[in-house]
Amino acid sequence: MLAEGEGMAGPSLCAANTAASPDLRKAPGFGENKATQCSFSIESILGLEQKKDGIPAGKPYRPWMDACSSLVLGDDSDPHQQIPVVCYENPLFHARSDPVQEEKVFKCEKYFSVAERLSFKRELSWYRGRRPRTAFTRNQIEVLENVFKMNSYPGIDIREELARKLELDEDRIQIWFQNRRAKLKRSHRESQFLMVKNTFTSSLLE
Amino acid sequence: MLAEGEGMAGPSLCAANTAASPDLRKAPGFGENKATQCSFSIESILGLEQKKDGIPAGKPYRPWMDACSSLVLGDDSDPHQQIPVVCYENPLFHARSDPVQEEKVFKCEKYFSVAERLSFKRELSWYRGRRPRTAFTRNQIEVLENVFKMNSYPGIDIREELARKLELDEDRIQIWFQNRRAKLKRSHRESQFLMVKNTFTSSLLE
DNA sequence: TTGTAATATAATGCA
DNA sequence: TGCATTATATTACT
Repeated sequence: MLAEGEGMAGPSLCAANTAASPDLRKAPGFGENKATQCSFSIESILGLEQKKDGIPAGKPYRPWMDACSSLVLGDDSDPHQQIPVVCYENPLFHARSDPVQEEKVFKCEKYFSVAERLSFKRELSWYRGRRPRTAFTRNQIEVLENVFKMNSYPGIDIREELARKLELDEDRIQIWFQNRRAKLKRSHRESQFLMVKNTFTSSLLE
Repeated sequence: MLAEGEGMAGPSLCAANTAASPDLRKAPGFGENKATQCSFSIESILGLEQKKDGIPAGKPYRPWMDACSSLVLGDDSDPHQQIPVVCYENPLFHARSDPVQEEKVFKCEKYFSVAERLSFKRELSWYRGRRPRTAFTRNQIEVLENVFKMNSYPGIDIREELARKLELDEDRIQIWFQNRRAKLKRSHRESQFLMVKNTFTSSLLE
């Protein structure tokens, strides 16, 4: 039933990047003394001017949701339904501009059990439309690893070929290689760190 | 990410593979060593070529490396020295710190495919040092987004002002707007694609 | 809990 | 500048 998409990879929208910034509110008064030379002032922008209706800017392409999305979204009369809706817009700035929503979400948090929250979270991610995690077979992994050993940057041609042979989307393969490279890098960083540390400590022992 | 777009065939990828230019840099003033070589040498790919008149063969400007470069990279004028040091993340360079291995690499030169050479190139810029990813604060993003809504092509003056107010490099801001425009475009493309597709499928159901 | 697929986006290089 | 591609940081699922 779930029509698997053809060529496109549809990420984008809806950033979850917020956790990256440790210090919010760091920048102090932005709205002080500003002689602006432009047609608009940064203060006015910062002064929380009205939302410009916020074009949703387009939903991400989620072919794997095609069959169910409208069904699921309309189906649920649960009051929390609105949560995911909010999340279709960029939390980084739409969420803030609606204190009421924010408040509501916050209140919800303390009245629900961990399990319930977890379930919400899951639903949320469904609404948001994360691609179901692909489970590679052992064989697929093996082939990919072998190719990776020889070439960690396979071009589109190789990826297509792999896709055909392994019966996977080319997209999955691309992502796999991306993650694989990241993993390699991570492990090298770690061993390097260990080496340096060992050198350091042993030099201390002399 | 991938986002191959609706093109699907991704011809540009292939193009990129074949269009690999021997010259990695275009830093102003470094164009003189056009060695008129028909193809790239591994040396040039690896950045090992001799420099003329003491000018670095065209190093990208990497101010963020200043603090550590001498420590981590060693003297830039000895390319053989800088390589192993940065191998903390690069598998290829472990091998290359060994002269014997290196020799082998040179011998293999003619056997490298374009794709492989490209990959070297990538590794090169990698060990040369990529700017650490900037993590914008929530506030910074908010401001940037607001400005973007009004003007997605801010001129240098606005960018400078933003830079001052947000305590960011003007460069970062420039890049941010570039990426933001790309994101907008992408989302437009995607929603358009979705629309077309939906129209198509619903017309099938009649 | 860990490993990793998926996502979002900052940075890079070329045309 | 756009564009394609990459690295990187993070999220979330099994």
